[in-house]
Amino acid sequence: MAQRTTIQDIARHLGVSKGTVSMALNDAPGVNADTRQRVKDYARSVRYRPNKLARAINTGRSHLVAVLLSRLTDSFYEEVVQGIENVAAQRGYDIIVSSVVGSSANSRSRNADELVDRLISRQVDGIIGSIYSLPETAMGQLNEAGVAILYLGPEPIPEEVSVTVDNVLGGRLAAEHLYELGHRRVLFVGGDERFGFLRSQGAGMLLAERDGAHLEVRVLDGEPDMEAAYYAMATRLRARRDFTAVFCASDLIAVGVCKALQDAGVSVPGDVSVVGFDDLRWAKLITPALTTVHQPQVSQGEAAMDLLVRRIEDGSAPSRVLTPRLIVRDSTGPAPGA
Amino acid sequence: MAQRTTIQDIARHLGVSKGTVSMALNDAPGVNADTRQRVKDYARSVRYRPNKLARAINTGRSHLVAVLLSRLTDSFYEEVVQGIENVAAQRGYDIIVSSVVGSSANSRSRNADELVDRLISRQVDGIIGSIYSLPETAMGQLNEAGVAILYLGPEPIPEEVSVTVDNVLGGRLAAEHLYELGHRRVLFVGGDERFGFLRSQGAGMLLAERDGAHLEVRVLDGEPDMEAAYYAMATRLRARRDFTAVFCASDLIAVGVCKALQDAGVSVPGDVSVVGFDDLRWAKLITPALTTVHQPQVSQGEAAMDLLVRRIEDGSAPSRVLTPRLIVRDSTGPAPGA
DNA sequence: CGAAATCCTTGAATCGTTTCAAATCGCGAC
DNA sequence: GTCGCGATTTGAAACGATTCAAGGATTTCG
Repeated sequence: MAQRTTIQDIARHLGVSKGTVSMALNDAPGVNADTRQRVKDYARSVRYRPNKLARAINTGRSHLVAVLLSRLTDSFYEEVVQGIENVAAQRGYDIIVSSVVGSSANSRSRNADELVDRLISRQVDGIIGSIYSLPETAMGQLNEAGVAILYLGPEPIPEEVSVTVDNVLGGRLAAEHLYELGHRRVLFVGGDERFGFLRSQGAGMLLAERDGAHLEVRVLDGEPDMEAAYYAMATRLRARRDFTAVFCASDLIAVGVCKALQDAGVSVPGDVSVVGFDDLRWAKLITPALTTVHQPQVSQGEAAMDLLVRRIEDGSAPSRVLTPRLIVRDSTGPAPGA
Repeated sequence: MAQRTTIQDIARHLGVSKGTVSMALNDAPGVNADTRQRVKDYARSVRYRPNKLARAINTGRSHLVAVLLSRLTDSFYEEVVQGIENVAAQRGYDIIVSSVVGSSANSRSRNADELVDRLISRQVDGIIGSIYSLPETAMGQLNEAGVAILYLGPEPIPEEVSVTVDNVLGGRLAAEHLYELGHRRVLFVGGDERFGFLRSQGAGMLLAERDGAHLEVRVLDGEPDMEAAYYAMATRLRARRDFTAVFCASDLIAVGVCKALQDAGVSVPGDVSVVGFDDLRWAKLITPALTTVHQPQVSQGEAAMDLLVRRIEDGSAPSRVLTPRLIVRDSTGPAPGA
C-alpha cells in the first residue's frame, strides 16, 4: 500500500516550510498569492488528502457527529438519518450511527456508558439523539466533555436545542378531518409516552371545540406496537361499538387496529374510519391505503443537522418545531348514516 | 468545558513516564505488574478515555469503517446496517454511513470522488459497500490507499471478499412452492439487474426440471419499483391472463403486482398467487400478507462486518454465501382448478 | 540613505498517543 | 566487591497536521 502524501512531502518538494503549505491550503491569510497557487497546484496534482485525524487532534474539531437511536431499524428514523446525512455531507461532516440497546435498565445503562466512552474517545463534535435513547447521566457526561447535543423528541425541551414536530397540531388535523366527515364519537388508541399523549390532547382539544363530539382515549399497555393495538381493539370491540372513527398514535398501531376491525367483520372505512400518524413509507401500500398525519422526516433530519452544526460552530442555535400535514387516503370516509 | 485527562496527566500524577502509562494501559509486555495495576486503577478513577484520534494517527488503524449505500432509506439495507452495527460495537469499531447519490453519471462520479477523499481523509480501515454504490475507479483508489473492501451484492466476485445471499436458490424455493400448489404457468416480474436475473434463473431452472411447467420472464424497464411493476402487470393482463402465479424479484414489485391484479378484479390468491422476495418488514402487514423469500438481513450485516474485521486485522477472509428461506403467508394458494 | 512599515516565510512548539533504543535498577553469581 | 543479566523505566522521536513568535526581505517614506 502506497504511502500517503503528507504536508511534509509537499513542503519538501516545493522547498518551502510545512507551515507555509498548511496556511496556503487552508486559505489562511499571510501567504503570497503566487506561493499559494503553486502549493495548491502541486497538492492537487499529487492528489493530496489532508489527514483529518491529525487536523482534529489540534483544532479540537473532528467534524464527526454521532446519531443515537434506540433501534436503527425504526422505519421512522431511517428517513431522518437520510436528512441528517444530506446536510452533513454538504457541511463537511461525517456521521457515525449507533444504537443504544439493552433489555434491562441495567444493561442499557452499561451499554450507554460504553457508548459515551466511545464517542468521547472519538472526539465527536456533537450528537443527535432521541430523548429516550440515552439516560440523563450519559447526556450529562457528554455535555461535560463539550459535545454539542441536539434532541429529537415529542416536544421542545427548555434550555436545550431540539427539533420536534408539532404533535398537538397533528392531533388537531386528524380530528378535524374526521369531524368534517361527520364523525362525532372518535376513539384514540396509543401508548402512554409523551408522543401519544400530545397527539391525543390535540385531537381532544379540537373535538371539544366542536359541537357534540367526543374523544375516548384508550391507552395501550406495554410497547405500543401492532400486536398491542390489535389486542386492545379486539377487546374494545367485544364490549361495544359506539364509535365511528379511530385515531391512532402511529401507523403501526393503525395497522393493528385495522386488522382487528377487519377480523371482526367491520369494514374500513365503510363502518369505521381509521387515521394513523407518521406516514411511514409503507402506509400507502397497505389496504386500505392509510389516511395519516405526515411528519416531514427528511426535513426533520436536515433541520437537526443544520442546527447542530450551528450549535457546534457558532455556539448557539434556536430550536425548531416543524409542521405536520394530513394525508388523506382510503382508510377514512363519511361517517355511516351522516 | 473541562479539559480531558490525558496520558500525560496520569503520568505526572503517578510520577512515571508517558511511555509506561501507555504500555500499562495497552497490556503491552515489559511493565511491572504492580505499576500496571496502579496505572489502571488511577486511570479508571479519573475516567480516563484514550483519544482514539491520537492513537489512530500513529498506529495507522482508525477502527472506523464506512458503510456505503446508494440510498440510506432502502428498507432492505436498514436491517443490514443494524447487523453491521451489532458486530462493530462488539469489536470496538465505529461505523460511518454514507450515501452515494447523483442523478447523472457525471454527478455520481464527482460525488464518488469527494466521498473517497473524505473516507481516506478519515483514514477508515475498511468499507462495506454494495457493488453498485461506487464506480470501479473509486474502489480502485480506496484499494490503493490500503482500505479493506467488503462487497455486498447479488453474487460472489472472484478475487474479492463478499457476502451474498444465494439468489438462485431463492428463486428455486419460490418456484418449488408454486409448483407444489399446482401452478404450472408462472410469470416472473423483475428488473434487469443481476439480482433479478439470478432469481428468475433459479425459478426457471426448477420449473424446467418439473413436468409441464413454464416460466415467462417479464423484465421491467427503468427502475424496478412499485409503479413500474403496476404498469407492467396491468399491461400484461390486458393482453391475456394465461398464468396462475407471479414470482416477483422483490417485495416492492410484488406490491405493485398485487395492486394491478386487484384493480383488474383478479383475486389474490384466489385466482393468482403472488410470491415476493426480500421479506421486508412490512411484507406481513399488507393484505394479503405476502408469501416471500426471506433474506437474513441482520445476519448478512453481521457476517459482513465480521469478515471485514478479519480482513483488516488478519489480512484475509473467505467470502460467504447465506441461505434464503421461503416464508409462506397469505398471497399464495392452490392453483385454481388444480 | 536610513528608518519604519509591510509582507512572507520559517522553524519550533503543540496536540495525545505509540514505539523503541538507551539508561537504570536490583540481584545472584563468582 | 564486581560483573552480568533480566526486568523496568525513561525520554525522545515519530505520526500529520496547526499555530504563531521571530526573523528576513522588500517596499515606502522622510
